[in-house]
Amino acid sequence: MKMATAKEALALIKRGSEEILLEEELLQRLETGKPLRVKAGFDPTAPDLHLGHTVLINKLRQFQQLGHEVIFLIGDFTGMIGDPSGKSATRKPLTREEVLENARTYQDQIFKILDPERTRVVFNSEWMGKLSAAELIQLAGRYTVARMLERDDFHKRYTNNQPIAIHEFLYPLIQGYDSVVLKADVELGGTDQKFNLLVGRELQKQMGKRPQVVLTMPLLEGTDGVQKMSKSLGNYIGIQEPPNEMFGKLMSISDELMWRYYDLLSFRSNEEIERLKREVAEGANPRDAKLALAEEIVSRFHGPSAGPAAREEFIARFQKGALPEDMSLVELQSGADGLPIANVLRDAGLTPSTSEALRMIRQGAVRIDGERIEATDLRLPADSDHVLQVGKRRFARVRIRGA
RNA sequence: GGAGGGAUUCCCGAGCGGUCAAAGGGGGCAGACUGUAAAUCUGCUGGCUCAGCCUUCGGAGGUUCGAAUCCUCCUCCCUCCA
Repeated sequence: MKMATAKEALALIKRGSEEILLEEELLQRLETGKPLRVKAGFDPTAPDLHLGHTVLINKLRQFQQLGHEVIFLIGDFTGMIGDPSGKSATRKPLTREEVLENARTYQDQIFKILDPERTRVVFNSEWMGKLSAAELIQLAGRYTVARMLERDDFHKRYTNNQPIAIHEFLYPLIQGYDSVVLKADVELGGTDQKFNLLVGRELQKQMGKRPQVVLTMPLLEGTDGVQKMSKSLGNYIGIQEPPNEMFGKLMSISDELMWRYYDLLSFRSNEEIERLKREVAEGANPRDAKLALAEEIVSRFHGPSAGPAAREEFIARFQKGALPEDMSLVELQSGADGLPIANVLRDAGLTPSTSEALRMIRQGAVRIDGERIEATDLRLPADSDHVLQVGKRRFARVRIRGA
């Protein structure tokens, strides 16, 4: 990539970001022309990255393209202590092997976006594991309870009389200490990380280091368009999901959300996105813009030909009503009198239970070989093949074998 | 250390001896409408060999013909006092 001037670089970095503290400092450092150390921390437990995580990773990629060094920090030490958000119960500690395994999975996933040559993967157990109790106490002495309670979620919990465990206060401190050890120039995080990132800046100052610049990125809303994307809310699009599924989920987001996704996920230039917005405002079908977005994202994670293929499949299936090509085939064993339909639906994985299967039938959601069925007591005869469908998206090919 | 309050189906939250598989809301799923949109409307939302049966209301016992509801012990959480 061509050398950008510091101003150009700053403009690029600013795009899509929520806040930069302090922007002037970042500009100054960019002007030195030296590669910056850009740090971002990740939890060691959830190697299932979704598009929400990639907002941040995309930004890291941009830094790399500008010639800077990315430090991908896996918080294995912090992860062993427990969860900082407090809601969930203390998680069981991960073993060394699990951490390494997760780290490998991370790398498989992030290197679809990041350049491995310019990425340093580190674990904070590396230095935290060596820290003595005395040193930890000293670290804890650098912050006051009042300062800690400035953090929004701590503050809320405190005023609502909800418990806050002591070790939760250590979490921001350790994260900040990581920045000290790594001599980070910039740390990236979601807007919910702002407090923690600023603790890092503060600690660096206190310890006589140059304080890091803090860059926050907005949190991406999930497919529901309201809450932030997360696995536990079930509103996520995982980057390892099969192409067709990923494509389908992207197509089902609202038009409004689509633009949000364009802003935060697309690699298209601002001009191009503006042009699309203008065209839709002038009457173009937003669906076509959504198709283009879905194609771009699918190609990013599944290879250049995967996007167009998923698009074709999508159009064939939903606009022309064709059956999907990659239906799973399930073979079931039956007696001479065949199998009840509800059991077949369950065993083919189309419904979680026979009760649910019966409900689906009553609601008119079940088709056999394209024909909607109503009878809940239907049996599929032995030695027959069928295409079963539940709702619009669940399909399976089933073969009933006689005894 | 003392005194109270609480734990209900995926989540929140009613129920306070039978009519409770358990109100209401959220979420989810399905149908209609569409651009597989979104919004809206309607229905469903423990399991099974499904017009019947079985298992659920923090855990273990007990009272009763019958318990989510009453009693005992235990676990966890919250509030107030010290």
